Amino acid sequence: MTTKNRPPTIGDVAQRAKVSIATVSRVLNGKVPVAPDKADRVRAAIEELQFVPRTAARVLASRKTGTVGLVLPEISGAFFSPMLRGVEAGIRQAGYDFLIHSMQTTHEGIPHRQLGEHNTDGLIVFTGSLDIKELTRLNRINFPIVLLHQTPPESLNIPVITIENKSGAEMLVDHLIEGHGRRRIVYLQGPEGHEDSVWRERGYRESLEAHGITFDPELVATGGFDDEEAFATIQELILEGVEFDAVFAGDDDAAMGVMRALKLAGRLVPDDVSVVGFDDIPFARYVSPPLTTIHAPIEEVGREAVSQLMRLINGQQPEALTLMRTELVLRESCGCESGEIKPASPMDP
Amino acid sequence: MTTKNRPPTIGDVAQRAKVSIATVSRVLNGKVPVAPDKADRVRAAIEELQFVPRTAARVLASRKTGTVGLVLPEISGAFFSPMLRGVEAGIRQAGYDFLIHSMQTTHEGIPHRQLGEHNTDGLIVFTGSLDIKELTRLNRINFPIVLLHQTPPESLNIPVITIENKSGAEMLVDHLIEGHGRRRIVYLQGPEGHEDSVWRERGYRESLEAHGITFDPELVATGGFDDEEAFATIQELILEGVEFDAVFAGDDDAAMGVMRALKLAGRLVPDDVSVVGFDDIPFARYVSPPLTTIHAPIEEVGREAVSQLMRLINGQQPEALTLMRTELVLRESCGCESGEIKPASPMDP
DNA sequence: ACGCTTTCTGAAAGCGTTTTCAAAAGTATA
DNA sequence: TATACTTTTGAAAACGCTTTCAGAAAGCGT
Repeated sequence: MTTKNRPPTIGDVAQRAKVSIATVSRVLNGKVPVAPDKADRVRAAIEELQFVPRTAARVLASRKTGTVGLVLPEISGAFFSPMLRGVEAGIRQAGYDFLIHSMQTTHEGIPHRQLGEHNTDGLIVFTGSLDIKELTRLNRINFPIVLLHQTPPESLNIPVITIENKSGAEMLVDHLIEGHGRRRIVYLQGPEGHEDSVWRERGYRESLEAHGITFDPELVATGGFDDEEAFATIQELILEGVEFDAVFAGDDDAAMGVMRALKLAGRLVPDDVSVVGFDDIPFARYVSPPLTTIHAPIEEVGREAVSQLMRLINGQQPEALTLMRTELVLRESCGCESGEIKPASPMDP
Repeated sequence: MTTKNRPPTIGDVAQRAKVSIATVSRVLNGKVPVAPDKADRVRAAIEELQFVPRTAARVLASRKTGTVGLVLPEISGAFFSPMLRGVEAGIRQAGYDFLIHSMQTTHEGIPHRQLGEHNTDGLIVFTGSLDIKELTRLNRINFPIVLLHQTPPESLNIPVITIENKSGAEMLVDHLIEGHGRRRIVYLQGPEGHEDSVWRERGYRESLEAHGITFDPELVATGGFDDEEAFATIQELILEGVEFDAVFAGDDDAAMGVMRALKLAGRLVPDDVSVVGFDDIPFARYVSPPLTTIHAPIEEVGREAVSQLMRLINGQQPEALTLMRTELVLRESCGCESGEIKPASPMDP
């Protein structure tokens, strides 16, 4: 008996169980029946040897990676935690591994390995993280992909999971107008390439129009989905003397920056200016005043993305478009009153 | 010419460039010099064929996965976003892939593939996510691991990255006592097995002692690192008639729950009760009143963890213990005054 | 032009599984 | 008991790269 000190392989197990490696492989994968006595011997040998199959060898031989990739533009904000949570849970449940790439640091020089056909079985792609060219290439070779919060080019047939941005925005603006008589409502756009933002703006415009308010381009500015950027933008707006009585921030993070800028300028929220956000991140109800916003089922979007991706991977027909329901959450930053802080808004409707 | 329609392999490239596959491999990896003309031919062939090497094959042949794993107990709270961000950035910069596993869903039945020697080159393990047995096993085979916020058993020689929990807690409690004359300070423990919590409690006790205040077990309760749990605990404390004039919540998330419970009970913060947190998550300054807390360099902890792991992977001597500096951030929830909301507390000192 | 290094190169041997194929062993039917 | 299937099984061929080894080519001093 050679006392090689390297980790056991399937061959060692086979030898010990007195079967062929093919048989070991079969009990490992459980797809093909194996005689109970042999199967037991194999299992015992695996246990004794503490054998763990090498992933790489399996992947190479089976041409399946057992891995799902998530591609993000960046990891930041309160938004990503629930989303990751949803995706991770879904992937785990499906028995896959979870590889994550963020594009945030396009380090000079290091072009960094692409996630794609050769290292994953499918990709979940968040808006703004993969260019059309790569998307097209992957689609052409029929590689499973789902898009998050991004409509694909018409020519590509890629399932999309997103939320009701437009109607959410409409609810918000409707409420500002109808509930609080606001007329000059600033809209803060999200970051470039972030599709949520364009839908929200569309909802904003339609609501305006429905109430006979003419759209004023002066009232649309860029806020990013980021409190600092929103802060700066609102300061600038005030400096320029633009008049407004409400702000629809691109998302909740931006709304924070808006409120800070307003407070600094001595404008009272919601007395002088109503502020509303989007997403209903956990902290929205803790800020002062508590933020009126749209509840987005972020974690479920992640789960649903995995679910559709799995259909694709398993050759089933996926839903072309999954639109997750959003919901108006009235708190105080719009001008509504609320006796006390209510329990958390529903995460699992 | 056979028109096989499968993705090109290194052999196809070699054939096209009229060199051996060994040479292609060499230009791919760049470790061994190759004649410039051949190298150019190879690069051209790769480009034309759109060749991408199969990760699995490389891993199998080289016995290196090029992947780092992160093991977490769960993905939640405002804490994880910056941490993930730091880890991801570090791993990317080091040219590795990033596999993430969370233990949150120990789905019945699905024991789920372990992250370990066979699918990663090293592991970053967050407190509470791997049991001693597995840790010991991995350590015995000399597998690169760093621990986050958790001291390893003495027998194991595993590098640790953590933050100055104890001195941070001391600063906080010192301030509560010296700055605001508080004497009956509640301490809310974090979740079971979370080491940060025990250090914070130690700091709490030492500060008490240093000020001649006797420790009262009645004032220590469990709050989780979670606003709902903290909320419930504070409600209970009030119901039981426990008297206190300050609360040191386990972390900022818990502090939110504390403030909500207090508000609901009609206790004013900070007039009746001072509240302080720990971590300085981005929202800490936006809540009402703005939260006094300890700033923890979470993202840097993530980066540093990768950095130490890389030393281990590359056979260099790592730092046995990396203690990241924390800093007191005075806002209003303790009773301090602040004229206006200040810009973000420093994330990159 | 001749040895002696040094630098490049290709053939071939792995790396550790899965999977195909055909043979062996069982089972049910006649 | 023989025949025709149906299960189980093992041998061996992939899977697509890296790496070792030895030989070829090139550089260099004389």
